[in-house]
Amino acid sequence: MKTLQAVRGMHDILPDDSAAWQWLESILKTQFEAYGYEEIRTPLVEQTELFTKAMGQSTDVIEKEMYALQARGDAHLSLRPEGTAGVVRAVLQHGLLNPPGLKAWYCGPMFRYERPQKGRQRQFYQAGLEAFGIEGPSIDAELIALISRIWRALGIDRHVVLEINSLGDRADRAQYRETLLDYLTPLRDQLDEDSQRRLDLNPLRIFDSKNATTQAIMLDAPKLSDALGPSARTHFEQLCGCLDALDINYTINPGLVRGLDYYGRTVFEWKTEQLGAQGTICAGGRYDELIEMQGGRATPGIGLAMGMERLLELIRDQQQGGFKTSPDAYLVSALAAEHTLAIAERLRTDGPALRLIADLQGGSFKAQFKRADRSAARWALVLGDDELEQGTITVKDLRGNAEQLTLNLNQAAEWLEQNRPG
RNA sequence: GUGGGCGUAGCUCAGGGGUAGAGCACUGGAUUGUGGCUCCAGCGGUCGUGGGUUCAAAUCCCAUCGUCCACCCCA
Repeated sequence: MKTLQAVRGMHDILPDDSAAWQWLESILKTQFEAYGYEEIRTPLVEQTELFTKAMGQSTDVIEKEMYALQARGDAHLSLRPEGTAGVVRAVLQHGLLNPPGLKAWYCGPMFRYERPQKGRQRQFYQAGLEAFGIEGPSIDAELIALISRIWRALGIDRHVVLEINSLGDRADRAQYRETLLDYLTPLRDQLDEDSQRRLDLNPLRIFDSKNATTQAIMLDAPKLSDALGPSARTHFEQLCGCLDALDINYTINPGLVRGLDYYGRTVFEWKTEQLGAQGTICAGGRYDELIEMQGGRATPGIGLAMGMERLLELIRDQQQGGFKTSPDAYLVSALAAEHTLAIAERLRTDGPALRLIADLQGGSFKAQFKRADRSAARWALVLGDDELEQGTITVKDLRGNAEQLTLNLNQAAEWLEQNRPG
């Protein structure tokens, strides 16, 4: 019989990997909540219109990468390609912006129909933060400080750099767009093919081009930073001041733009050299107009998202394994199943914190001990006719040279708990 | 969507028209109540899938699926 495979670009997280995931998730959750963010979980499926309105019709994510569903009835549904739109929808639907301050975090799978490559899959996990209702740059700085703290907790701060920029307000961008077009249109023929296409769609993105000639042209292009209005400029300068005061390293990248249309003012991105072409591990920015666009009362917002798989790949390079937790004890038994199970349950009741595996595969002691060893358990607990008769259990140290000892069953769980490693 | 590399045992890979291989892992034994080290034996693959060429295809050709890398895009 032919066995089926997972669909393209969607990967299983196997037991050997899940310990690292849990470790990462627990660090993120701890830090998010330490800063007052609360978890929000929204559906994987939303009305397609939510994403097209929020993210911009002409962005690639909308144009080419959405997973549209063939749903019953005439509803147009899509798998979510990012987290912010759904969070904003939920927040408005449930009136959570009244009063208008809210800090939320999320973590879950996102879907984009792209060609898979290193650091890019069709189903991937993002963890993200959204903070609503704070207009000043202090929240921008706090968010950046929080993420910097996370990099330190994960042990990857040496391998990531922070870039920031300001996209200005909507009017600034519209005006700058014209200025940029005036500069680029006469040079159109010298741009690479992709950038010529972007000239019509989203000229700001031409700054992202990897083509050498295009880059040279963009070097002399008018700068967005010169087009900022006084209000956006002050916001950005204050943010830089906060970051300096917090001793956070950053570089201002005037070419840093976002792929989603809802961003304005502050944008930022952490990159690494270690992951090949997909080097961005966390990115975000302000979306002060998004809530109003979605039909809510005008409320400033800022958010970011990080790619979990990319983070894990970075972490894997730093720490070799070490995430797995091993069981405390592995029960080896020659007794009938009802006795084995009864004694295992007894130990679990007496020692609620114990991690105990009972060997239910059976077979010779040799085979059971082999599995006990493979389980990485600290102790093997041995049950045979002698132990059953005397109401005892034999404890063998699998990770050291301690003498094998016999414990009364009444005290066994307590002894094991007290002698747990770590 | 474009270009290139790769799919052979659970894993890592060798083999490139003529009987399907190695190491590790796994199972059993040496050791009938004791794992790890050693030794011995064994299990395990319609060579990704479907077509084609050939007396003969894992091997050559075509298609397709998957995977990896880059472009693009982005977390």
